[in-house]
Parts: sequence; C-alpha cells; structure tokens
Amino acid sequence: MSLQHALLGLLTLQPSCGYELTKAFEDDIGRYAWQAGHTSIYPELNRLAGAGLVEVTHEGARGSRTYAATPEGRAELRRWLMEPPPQAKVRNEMVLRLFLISALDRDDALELLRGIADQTAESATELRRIRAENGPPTIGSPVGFGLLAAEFGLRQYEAVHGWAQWAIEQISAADQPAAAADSAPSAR
Amino acid sequence: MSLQHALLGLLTLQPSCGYELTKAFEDDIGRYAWQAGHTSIYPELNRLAGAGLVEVTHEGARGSRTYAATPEGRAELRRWLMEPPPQAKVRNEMVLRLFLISALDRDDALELLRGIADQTAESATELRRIRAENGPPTIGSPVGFGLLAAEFGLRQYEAVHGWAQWAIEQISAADQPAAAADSAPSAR
DNA sequence: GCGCGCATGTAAAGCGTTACATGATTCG
DNA sequence: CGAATCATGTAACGCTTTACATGCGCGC
Repeated sequence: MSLQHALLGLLTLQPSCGYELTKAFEDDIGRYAWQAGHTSIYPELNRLAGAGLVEVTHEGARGSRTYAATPEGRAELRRWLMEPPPQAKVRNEMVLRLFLISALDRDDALELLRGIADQTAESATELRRIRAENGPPTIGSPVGFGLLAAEFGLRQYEAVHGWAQWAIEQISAADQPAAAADSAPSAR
Repeated sequence: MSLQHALLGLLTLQPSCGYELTKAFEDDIGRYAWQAGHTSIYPELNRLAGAGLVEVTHEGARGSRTYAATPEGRAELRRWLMEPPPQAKVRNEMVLRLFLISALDRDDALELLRGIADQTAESATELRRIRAENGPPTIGSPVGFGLLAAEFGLRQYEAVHGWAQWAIEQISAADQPAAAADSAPSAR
C-alpha cells in the first residue's frame, strides 16, 4: 500500500494535520499520482503513529493534531524510494479512455481526439500561466513538491496533446482516399 | 467501475475468451492504463453477458467461451467514451514516487532521478526499436489499439525522461553555490 | 448567534488482489 | 505420459469509497 509512503513523504516535507493532508490529496498529488479521502488518511495516521514512523508534534484548536515524520519514518520512506520499484501499478481511467478510442468508428474517434487535444492544450496553457506568475524557481530553495508536480503536469499534458494530434493524423490518413479538406464533421 | 468498459472495448475490437483478455491486461493496457486479474474478469464477463452487453459467440476446447460485444454493448461503450469524463481517477505508484523524491536529501534525489532518466531513456529506445521493426503504420488499416498504445507509451517515457532531466538540473543548481561535493545535506 | 469551514471519526458496501483449486489439451 | 499451458472458477482478505455522524472555532 502506497498511501503509507505518500503520507510519510508529505509529513517529511511539512508537518501537517489530517485535514491538511486530505486537502493535499485533492491537489497535485491527487490529480497526477494518488488519491485518498480523509477516511483512509486518519486511520493510516494512527497506524503510522503506532509504528513510530510519525509523531504528533502539536495539538491545536478543534482537536487538531499536527503530525511530523520521525527519523524512523524518513528512513522507511528513503528505503521505499531507493529500492527498485516492483513494477509500477497503474490505474488511470484517462489513459484507458484514450486507448479504447480505437474501438470507436472513425468519426467518433476524431471528434473525441479533437476534444482531448483542445483540453490538454488548455490545461498546459493554464499551468504555464501559473508558472509564469510564480516567477522563476527560487534560487537556493529546496525545489519543492509543488514545483516538481507542476512541471510534471505540464509535460504530461503536452505529451497527451502531442499524442492526440498524432492519433488524429493517423486516423485521418488511414482510410480517407482523397476526400477534400472536408468541413463536414459528419453526422452525430 | 471501468473494468466493464475496458472489456467492452476489447471485445468490440476483437472477440476473445476470458483467458485472452487476461493476457491483454498484462500487456499494453495493464502497463499504461488499467490492470485486472482473471478473477475480476470472469465474473465481470458473466455480468456483462447477463446485461446483454456481450454474448458468447463460440465455445471451443477446454470449455473456453469466446465473447463478443453486442450492439447494445458497443452503444454503452460509445456512450461512456463520448460523455465528458467526471474527473479522471488516477492511481499511479510511479508518479507518486516521482513526486516524493522532493522529500529526499539532495544526493539521494539526484541518484534516483539519474536512475529514472536512464530507465525511461532505455524504455523509449526499446519502443522505438519495436516500432521500426514493425514498419510504418499500415496504410488503410483502422489504426489499432496496439499502435495507439505503443505511441502513447513512447511519448510517456520521453515526457518522464525530460522531466527527470529538468529536475536534475533544478536540484543541481538549487543550493550549490560552489561547495564541492559537500557532505552536508543540511538539517531537516 | 449563526453559518461555514475546520477537524476527526465509524460503519458498510464495493472492488480488487491473493491464495487456493480444478480440469482439459497440446507438445515433446 | 509428463510438463507446460490453456481455461475457468471460488473464497478470504484488504483497501477504498460512500454514507453517516459529531463537535469546535472563526467571521459576519
């Protein structure tokens, strides 16, 4: 189970309470890497605390508990990261959709691919805008999670965009003898 | 649950028995999009058959049943693909590992990133070799699943490779004024 | 003081993986 | 005829999601 290590990583980067971790899983990490709800996170924090991998460093208002990774926790995270990954387990509904496009007929496939190309282009533009706003990576700072994630997301969108455009060309060329630059998105 | 639609898609592309579908989930689809074992697939095929979305078209040796998508099944697949995706659910251990690298100290992070950059470069080279062997996409053919998947995988590896190299540059430049191979990963 | 958001939890249902299990067929 | 592969299934366990539930604090 990777949730454990995700929490270890987040708590190594910054002490947080369960609620803050829950929100983190709704941002970058949830969008690109791993998702988890608070009902998974709280019990897991208790388990990790029981195992001595994290500890409560502060108790605040509304019964909030701020956790931080212990040295043992950071060691476990490092061990997990540095060991060769078994064979990455993937479950990505978006990619599944992309692949199954080949089961559609030509017109549907092209319509869908054009939609994907548009959306990924938009998302990439949005991320570039955000990056520009935040200015160049602060020199001397530790190159944090957010920066890595944003750049990853940008390149991911660009890759899918490029793939979609390639697929559109392939499918357009596949079985279309001479039909002019048709303006007919066709039926449907 | 997306397994249902994955099966619908595969059976639209080509009638197959459960065993063949199981193998398909060990190849491209399992590597990039969705994984499933035979213990999920067989019961799901029965459910789909009960719902009239697939049907047994042939019974062969060893009690094998060849399934194919019915018109209703293809309609359901199309409906699912064409409707706007809710918000793609992702669970990708590899990406999680990439993100958590920021929780490591500089030397570990660089070591890991170099490993990733090497591996992704290798995988990309391998896919390019396979593509070259298979020759150019057959003109006139429907641009199948395998071709889409291979190109996607290639672009995916290239994207991760580029990201890893970018990350290496960022981290190398981040906090290294002139300090030689400093042995002080700093406090934490 | 009232509403919204912070903060944490339990319980049940659904889904997937692992382990266990069985039998037929082909190939050497 | 024995081993590997084809082909399908059941059962238990574990993780995730969904639904249900509670209470405190801050801002208007």
